[in-house]
Amino acid sequence: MKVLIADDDRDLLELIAFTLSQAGYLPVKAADGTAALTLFASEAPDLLVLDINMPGASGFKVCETIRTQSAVPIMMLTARNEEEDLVRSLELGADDYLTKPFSPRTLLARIKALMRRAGMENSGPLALGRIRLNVEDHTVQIGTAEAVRLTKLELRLLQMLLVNAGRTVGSDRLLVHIWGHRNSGDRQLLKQLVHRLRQKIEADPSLPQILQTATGAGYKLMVE
Amino acid sequence: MKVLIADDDRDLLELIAFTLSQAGYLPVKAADGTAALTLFASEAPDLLVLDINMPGASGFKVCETIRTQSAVPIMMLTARNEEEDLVRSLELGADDYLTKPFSPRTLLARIKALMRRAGMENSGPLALGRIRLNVEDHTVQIGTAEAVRLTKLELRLLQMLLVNAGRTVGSDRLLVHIWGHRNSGDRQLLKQLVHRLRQKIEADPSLPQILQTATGAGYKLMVE
DNA sequence: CCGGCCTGTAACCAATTTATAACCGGGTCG
DNA sequence: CGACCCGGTTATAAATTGGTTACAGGCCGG
Repeated sequence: MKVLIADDDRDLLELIAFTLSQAGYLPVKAADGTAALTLFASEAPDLLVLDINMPGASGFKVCETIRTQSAVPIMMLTARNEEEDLVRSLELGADDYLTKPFSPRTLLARIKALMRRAGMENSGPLALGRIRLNVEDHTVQIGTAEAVRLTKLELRLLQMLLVNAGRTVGSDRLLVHIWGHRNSGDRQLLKQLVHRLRQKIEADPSLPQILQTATGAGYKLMVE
Repeated sequence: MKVLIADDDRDLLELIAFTLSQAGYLPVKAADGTAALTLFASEAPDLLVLDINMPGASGFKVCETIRTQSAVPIMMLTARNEEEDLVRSLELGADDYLTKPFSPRTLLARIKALMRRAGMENSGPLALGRIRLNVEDHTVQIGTAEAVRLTKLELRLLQMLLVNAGRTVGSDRLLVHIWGHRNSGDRQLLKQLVHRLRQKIEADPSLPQILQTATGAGYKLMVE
């Protein structure tokens, strides 16, 4: 589940991203409304968290624009506990709202509720093409082959690639998502992880058909 | 028996959940009305305990919504001992109500009464495949073998796995369900409990056929 | 008070997982 | 060409995990 977060308060942005990341979501960060709009187009997130007060385009504006093209669940954040904001948010098509300050716990609960309401229950196997990923018990099944067990890190890698299937995911983003903050020079780890994952999911690991490398950029999962 | 509890008072929520858990029920917790509705859809509980005063959707609202789709027994909780609440609750289709404060004992008695009234007599053992679990007298029977006595903790573990039979239950979830909040480093306890349970229910405890481990993820109960 | 069971704690081992390092080959660029 | 970067591969060390055994304290009934 990919979540786009837009907030100009950098600290809060990082906090929310970290919280969601810990909970197994894939956060995508936007520092202002304009970035949010472009990232929405390029990343196709499953849910949006929008601050109302932002430079560039306000949360209202972003919400309004996106609602013309998508029914994706939107949660608004506001520092002011004003009836006006609430009403306007819901008028513009937001699904829920939260007033600052709020606890990460609360945010998580509300986001989960939104996901469920939108029928995005993710407990079942996450499938795409011939790949069926079962997050619950850490297994993948490729085509009709037998299910393969994945380690925690392999799971995170494949999950990240699966959510961004067909798009190249940068090495830096993978590093951050899988290991959290880390010495960015540590591409060695990623190299190995990719290698090990390929051993498990590729028919011929020396000629990857599924997990392909975008030289100098990152990796991508091929779609059929 | 799965019971959905909705209350925004976190302490009370935990207290009720604990009480029910001790009595052999499986509590599902919701912190507000919205969560209650989504959890009702995803968890399919056998009974609901709803606080009337909640943010999001009130207990009234939740009750009304659920009654349009299900005849599940509903018990309402209210802090105000007002005739108005009582009448309105019953009008909306609630089956019973309780005014705060109440003793856990009372709540339990009323819930049992509700269950009975709804013809959900639970005296029969909870069975799945060759496993027959009798919650009341803490025994399991595997196939035609003799019934084995379980300790309180073993019972909770098996119950949790039984309800989620066939699906992997994460170690964290098990820890929380069995011991309540606990040092997350305490996987040792789970290790032992699993070991002890396996000694009791597996034909060959060194080659588990029933209680299998999903390495790195948790444990699962195999379905035939 | 004693002996049993239940629970928590520790230690050990084997297997798996993750981290670190080195080597190889292709491609690029001065 | 030769230094260099990049990704793939192999090898090995370190850390983690799960299963097992052993044992001590608590609780309870006799």
